[in-house]
Amino acid sequence: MPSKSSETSTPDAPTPTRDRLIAAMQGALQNKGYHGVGLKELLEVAQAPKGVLYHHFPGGKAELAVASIGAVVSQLTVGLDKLMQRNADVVQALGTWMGSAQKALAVSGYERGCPLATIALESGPDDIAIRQALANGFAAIRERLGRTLQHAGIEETRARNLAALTVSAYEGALVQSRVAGNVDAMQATSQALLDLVRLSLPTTPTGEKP
Amino acid sequence: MPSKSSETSTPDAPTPTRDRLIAAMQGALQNKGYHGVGLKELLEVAQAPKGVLYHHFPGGKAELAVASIGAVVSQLTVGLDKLMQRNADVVQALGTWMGSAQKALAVSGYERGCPLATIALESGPDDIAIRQALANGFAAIRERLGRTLQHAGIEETRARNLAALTVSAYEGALVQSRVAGNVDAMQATSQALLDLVRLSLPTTPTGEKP
DNA sequence: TTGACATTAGACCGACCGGTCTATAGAATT
DNA sequence: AATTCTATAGACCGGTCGGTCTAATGTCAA
Repeated sequence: MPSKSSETSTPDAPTPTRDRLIAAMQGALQNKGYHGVGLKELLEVAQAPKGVLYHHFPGGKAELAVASIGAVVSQLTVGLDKLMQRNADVVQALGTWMGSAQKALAVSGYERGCPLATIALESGPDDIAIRQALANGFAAIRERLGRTLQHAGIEETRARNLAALTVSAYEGALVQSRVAGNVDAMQATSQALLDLVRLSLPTTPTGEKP
Repeated sequence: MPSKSSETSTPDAPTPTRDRLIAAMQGALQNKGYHGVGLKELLEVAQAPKGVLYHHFPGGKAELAVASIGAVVSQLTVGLDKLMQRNADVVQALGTWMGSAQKALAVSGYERGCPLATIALESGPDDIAIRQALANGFAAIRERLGRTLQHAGIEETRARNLAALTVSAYEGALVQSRVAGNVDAMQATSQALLDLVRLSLPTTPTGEKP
């Protein structure tokens, strides 16, 4: 499943409609959630008529959401991978991660959070595909983080737990900072989280406070 | 602002309509979120006609949501207080807290999460009252937890950070476990969290694993 | 009894919801 | 040129949305 849609004629289309739709849904999930956006608004943002949506996504809104979730997860994992291979120090890498999420939230005027969490909480038991995509996404991110922590010398089970805590902290902190309109909760959360990761590393790199 | 509504004639009404409405909204926020429920469903659950909603909550759906948020926060803080004064050991208390949330989620078939997080992510910049209520609520819970941790002998700033991390972990873990349909993420998260709290306590109570 | 007030009850409204359908335009193949 | 297939375009649909409005029904104090 390529992300660049079908390649006809020109190898790189200017901005394929399909991708614009996905981007619009992505943005909407961050701002208002799945049930909070209507197709009308979605299509306005994507500059596309209604027919094109059901052409690319016969399953309608829900299928578009699934595709958007996939795109988000892909972006997240790729970003994490890059970040990890750029920073040798895991603590520093995680700090950068939380920090950039913080900045992104603040820059958007405390509107754009994590698109995954929103639709995760809105989803019902009938939204099977959506939940599956989300579960897979979260698992992939946890697994990525866990492996990195393991490479840093942390025992497997503990690394997995830490990875889960990291993702949880990330999502939970975004929720709190979003409604508060400031980064206090995010800062405090990441501070505490980084402390734990530091303590969990086999060799303490620098300062050791009691 | 009493929680038992106005007292006319009989001191304790059987189940005041107002409270039934709040409870219905509370449940809906857990299951489907603010935009995911319609007034129709809300009123069916509460067994109330439409007029009664706008009588008790002239501000309509949004005002009912604010009231529900208040009720949830009240329940949460009271529960936390009880839990903390029942358990001398903070770690044990937090473990019980996470554990009971886990159980509640599982019992509901992985449908009922935290009502606060859902509407927090759905809310827009215009939902001022809702955001205010949520921000106050989260702050109150953090403050409660932070004080307890401080009483356990943790330095103030660190206690505040830990409290923020705890709330974040709680919310974030619920998100992940909900879509996964299992408690794995919650268990891992709380495991890692409790480890950190244990490490942060001045005197290590029991076993000390590297 | 009468009036005032709180509460319950639901008909009704315009706007918008997600989704279907037919028509057209453009590119690729023959 | 004729055909085929993909993609764009938007009119149209029944249903539901949140919200308003007018009655009816208690339930008190006079």
